[in-house]
Amino acid sequence: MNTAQTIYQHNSHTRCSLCKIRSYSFCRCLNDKDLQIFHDISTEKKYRNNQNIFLQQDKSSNLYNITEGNVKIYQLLNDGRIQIIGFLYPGDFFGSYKNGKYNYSADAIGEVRACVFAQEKLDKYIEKNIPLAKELLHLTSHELTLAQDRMSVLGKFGATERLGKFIFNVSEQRKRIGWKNNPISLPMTRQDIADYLGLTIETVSREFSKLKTSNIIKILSAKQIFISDFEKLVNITT
Amino acid sequence: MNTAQTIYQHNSHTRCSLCKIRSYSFCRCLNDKDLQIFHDISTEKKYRNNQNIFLQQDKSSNLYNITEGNVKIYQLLNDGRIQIIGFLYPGDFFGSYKNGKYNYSADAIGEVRACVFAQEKLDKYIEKNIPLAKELLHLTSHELTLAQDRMSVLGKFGATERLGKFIFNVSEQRKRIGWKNNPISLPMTRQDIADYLGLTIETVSREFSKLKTSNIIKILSAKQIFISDFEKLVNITT
DNA sequence: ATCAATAATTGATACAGATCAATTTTGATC
DNA sequence: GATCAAAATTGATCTGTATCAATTATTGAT
Repeated sequence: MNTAQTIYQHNSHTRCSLCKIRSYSFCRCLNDKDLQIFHDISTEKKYRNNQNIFLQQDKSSNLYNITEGNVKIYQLLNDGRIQIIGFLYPGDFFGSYKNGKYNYSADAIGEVRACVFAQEKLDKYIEKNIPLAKELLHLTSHELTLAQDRMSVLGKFGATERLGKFIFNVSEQRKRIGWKNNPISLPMTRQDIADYLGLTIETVSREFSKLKTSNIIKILSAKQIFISDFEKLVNITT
Repeated sequence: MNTAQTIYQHNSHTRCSLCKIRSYSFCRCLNDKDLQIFHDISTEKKYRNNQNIFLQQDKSSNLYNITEGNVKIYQLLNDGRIQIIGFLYPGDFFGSYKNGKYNYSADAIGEVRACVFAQEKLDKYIEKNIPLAKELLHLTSHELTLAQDRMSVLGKFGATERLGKFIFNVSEQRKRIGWKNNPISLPMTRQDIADYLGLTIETVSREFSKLKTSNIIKILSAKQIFISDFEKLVNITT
């Protein structure tokens, strides 16, 4: 079922030290010596497009840190409805758990590489490394504020505001990890965007068209969006 | 403006050791000696009904732990719309770990008592107390899973499901802190419930009436709800 | 290059929940 | 207990988004 490929390297010391996204990742708080220990309690795995990384009902045991590609985390409701909790990018951390189970499922979007940690090993290691514990606390706390902001979007925003804010946020995220923030690529499908924003695919499509007609964005291709007018874009997000 | 009353006690050793909700609170991880230190870096404050505890735009500096009463945390959008992020109960922790601004505003619902910590003092103390750091990490992680669950409610649930789940959750929360879970008191107004569930007050009121007519609940008074049929209640929250 | 499958867009209609508008109920104060 | 303001309920209508349906674009396989 899970055919994720573990990546072995001849020199086990190189992976972490050569890692390009370390400065955006929670392991940035580690010094060289700690990084070596850290390296030894993790492995890097590779996932292909649409491959499942774990399911909500799986017994929780691993934590993941994306080094390459994108991941969607989502909850599947009883009747098949999907709520996408988040789209994750290189440097993002996922795998939160509750009562031994994951709180969501995770799928690769495109090709993905991720560092995988056994939960109990990381939890044990935290006891010896206070900066790491604090880093994880601040990171989780930050995730919580993002989740809270999303409540306002899902509870109070209209369709136009939701999509506008989504496009703006993706652009901001690109800036944060040092990529160009315009045009932006949207690796996920329109259906994924709809399931993320609490809308239907038709409404999302119509809102894209409206943004195009109002000259706020140019749709270079379905997955390549050029933002022509940042000011207007911000304005429609109230 | 903020007329919160600091509560002084003759014997400074008694507050924490006599605290009734400690076992539901993050300070449960402290031993007697640590509890004494902990006591010294916090004060207990009292707030009256509807009193503001802090505003989103305030410079963030304090963390709070409710010892008595209820608190609502909410985001106020530019045009006056409100999204209530959560209703908090005795033992719940709120504020922000990040320097700078709070991510939401907080108001007392009814009379409230809370332990107040300066953020930098707590952050410093964490370095000396790994169990506390781990407790806070697990607590924040748990908060995050609750926030993620709420995304599904706000993104995908209908009005009936939202109110049903809300009533059920309140009942569960009561059980968790050892109170009777039926009938339940709803200390917040209908408007608050609406702003929490992403609905209008009229829709919330109609849904209460529908639950009454379907013999799922009895409305003893606007703020006292008796759950007549837990099974049906769970069924409608699919 | 061609075809089939999948993804995205656009149009027509339906409906859940919002909005607007009265009542009715509750609870605090005298 | 009477009075009044605030909160909650109920009714009528409107509207934004979902749903249903068809068409067009895109992608991948041969």
